[in-house]
Amino acid sequence: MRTFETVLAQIEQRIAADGLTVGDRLPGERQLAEQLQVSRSSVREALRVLETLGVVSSQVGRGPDAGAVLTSRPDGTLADLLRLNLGLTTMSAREVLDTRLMIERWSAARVTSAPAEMTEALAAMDAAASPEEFVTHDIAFHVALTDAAGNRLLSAVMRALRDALVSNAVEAVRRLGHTDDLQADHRRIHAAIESGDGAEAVEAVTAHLARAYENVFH
Amino acid sequence: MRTFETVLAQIEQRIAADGLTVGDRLPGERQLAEQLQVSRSSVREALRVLETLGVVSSQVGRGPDAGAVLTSRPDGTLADLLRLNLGLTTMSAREVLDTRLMIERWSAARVTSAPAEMTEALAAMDAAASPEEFVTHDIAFHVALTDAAGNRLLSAVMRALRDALVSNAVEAVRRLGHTDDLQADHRRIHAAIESGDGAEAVEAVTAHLARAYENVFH
DNA sequence: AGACCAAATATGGTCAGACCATACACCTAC
DNA sequence: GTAGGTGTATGGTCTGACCATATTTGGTCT
Repeated sequence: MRTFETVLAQIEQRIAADGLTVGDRLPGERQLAEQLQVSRSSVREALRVLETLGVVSSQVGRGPDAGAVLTSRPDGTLADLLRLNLGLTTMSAREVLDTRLMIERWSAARVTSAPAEMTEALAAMDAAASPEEFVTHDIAFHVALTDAAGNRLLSAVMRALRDALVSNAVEAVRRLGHTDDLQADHRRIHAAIESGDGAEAVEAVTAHLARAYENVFH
Repeated sequence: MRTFETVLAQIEQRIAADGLTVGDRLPGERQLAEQLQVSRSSVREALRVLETLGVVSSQVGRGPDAGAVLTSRPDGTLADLLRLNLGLTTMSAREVLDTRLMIERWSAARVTSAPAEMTEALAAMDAAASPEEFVTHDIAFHVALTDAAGNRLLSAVMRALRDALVSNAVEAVRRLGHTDDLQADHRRIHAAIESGDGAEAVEAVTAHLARAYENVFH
């Protein structure tokens, strides 16, 4: 096993053992190297891997207290990874939409009260001045719905899709020219969830995404 | 921008420009460093990132022709990433099963003929001598079903879950003591797909996984 | 006493050069 | 022609150095 891999394992183990959470800092590179009895190069390669994985993030300067800070970022990295592994090209719009429909139907059936993020996103969409702004809050609305369902795995996938969803949706909204129908859908979804009517919520989500399919594929 | 990040970009660009594909090799670390006018350390950090992303893989020795070889490996890396980002602990069995049920129902509804991998896995399960062996082919059966549905994103997620699924299932099979019921389920799923009966296939998958829920949560 | 600015310091980022174990290529001996 | 030894380039690791940056410190002026 290569040295930096053992360093990786020891850092992971240390994070778990010390109960470090987001915002906490690891020792500096030099200090880590001395503690683990390896060279700084090996520590750096391990940190680079952790950074790629979205676990830590390094900043220069940063006074004499510490180094890499624990981050939580299941978004960008996952998206990068999916993009790279799925043939280096963009995922097809149909793959993204199918996956999204599946996750959102599942979520809608399980969420029994709308989280604050959903309500806020709804208001933000009303106030939006541009398609970009509208769509940003649109997707936030749907991500919030998924988060509320409490499956972290599905939340991670949904967040990974965010960028792809936004670019698809912006184009569709531009073509559509207005957002009235979409907002009506959103209010219907929101109301169904608030009233705890799972079946109606699933139906509302399905209808909403059926509209999305139409807009994207026509 | 840090040096290794520009190296990263240049390597990616080079891969695209030269049309390199799986199996092709990059220049050696020293040669790359000289070509890009950076130190070998920076090249190594970039390669480490690419390795983490599952794009390349390095081997020592390997004669005087070249270094990192282009790989395609959507599995392990994604699983690592999900594990690390989902709180550094193992995902809950319920999250895994829920996700799996969702993906497999979706797939069963769309696949209209069983791929060779499914048929082979079925035979391999009959011949299996241990729970581990049985479960390995069991999961292969389900992964093959998902692959056949043609959504690369869902395939990637399913593969990422493979390890977790295997360990869950091995335990369950041990407790059960036999695999007759499971194989009957598999044959029902296989037959439904071969006959192109989507609704029956979904039903068969649902029944099969309901059994899995029982075994895991009781 | 308080506000402000400059030097000291520690950090991550990068570099250069060295050594090791390994795996392939080549060449020799049979 | 084959078997075995040797050479060589590779990735992996280490050491030690320098740089730019950001925080800390300590002094200076008000």
